[in-house]
Amino acid sequence: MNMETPKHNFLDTCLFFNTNAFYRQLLKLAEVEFKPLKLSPAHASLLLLVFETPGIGPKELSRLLQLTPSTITRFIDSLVKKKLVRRKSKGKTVFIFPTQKSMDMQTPIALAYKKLYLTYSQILGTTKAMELSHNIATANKQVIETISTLEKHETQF
Amino acid sequence: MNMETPKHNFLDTCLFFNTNAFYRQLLKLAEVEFKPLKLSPAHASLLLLVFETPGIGPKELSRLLQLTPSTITRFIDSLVKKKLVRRKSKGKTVFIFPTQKSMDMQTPIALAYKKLYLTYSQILGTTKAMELSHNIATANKQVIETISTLEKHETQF
DNA sequence: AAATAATACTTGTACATACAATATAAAAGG
DNA sequence: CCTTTTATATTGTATGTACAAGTATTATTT
Repeated sequence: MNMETPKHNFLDTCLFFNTNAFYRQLLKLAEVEFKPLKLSPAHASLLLLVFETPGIGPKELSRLLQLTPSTITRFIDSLVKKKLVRRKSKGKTVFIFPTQKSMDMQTPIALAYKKLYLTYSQILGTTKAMELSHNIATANKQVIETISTLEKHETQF
Repeated sequence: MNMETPKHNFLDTCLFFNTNAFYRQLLKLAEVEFKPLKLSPAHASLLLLVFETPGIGPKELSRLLQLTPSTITRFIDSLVKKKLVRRKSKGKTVFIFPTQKSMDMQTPIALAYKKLYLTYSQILGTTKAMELSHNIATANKQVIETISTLEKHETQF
């Protein structure tokens, strides 16, 4: 008999903690799909954006992926090393292009994303999964809005 | 006039992506509160568990924080170095105790957590924040359940 | 046109986190 | 009691991500 009391700690109700924990679980699911491609999910999503808009720049990637420019640089470095993208600079701006090698992977990558979607849709139910995703995205926008407002005011001194 | 079309990409609807992005925003909010204490939010939550149960072991911390044992070891290493916890081993098991230094920080840490809670409650609305946290926690449990089932079956060969 | 500011990207560094491998101790089976 | 298995914790190593500082280029002001 399992007498474990549902030891309720402050973490259970903490949005920050729950989000972090949930993210790491989803990461596991994602890694299952992307491992055969030898890509991390994050790198894969950058690649998809590059396929969508060849010549896209780091700044735009940063905006779309909601990652800092330095992180984008690191991702691109890594993808360049694997010969999956090419950098082309013109003055201070940089353009990122897919290579033949990565274009050959375009379909498998899209498929892995779709499989990930199907996986968590099956676990959570399609509707619930969509709702949750939407609610999280909305909350995210609210937080971003707040933070950027704070930053603006801070800068005034 | 801002003519930017709401360039809708596949990321907007991806639960994994949204969760990751949201987590990183919440992390920023959390860091604001914990920075004055020179603690990361993750280390702080480990400390709170140690206050709650002095002598708690890494395995239990791993379970409660949903982090791998190796990560727990690393956290403890770091807290030991800062003289915020003490390790006491008995055979193969390890017990973690707070130090005077960390006990002096107990109230400030709890307060930082509460302030974080208030911050995001204010941004999202108390009810919405609670609901979201709950929905994420529930989804998380479902994913964990699925993954652990998969692992069990895998191991049978 | 020279000086200054703003922009775009990169680099150095640091932290959270995980996996695989290892060490050690405890438990179970013969 | 010895051997094998299992459980616990740590270490080596790698990745994702960020911040602060640096570099180089373009824009603005004087």
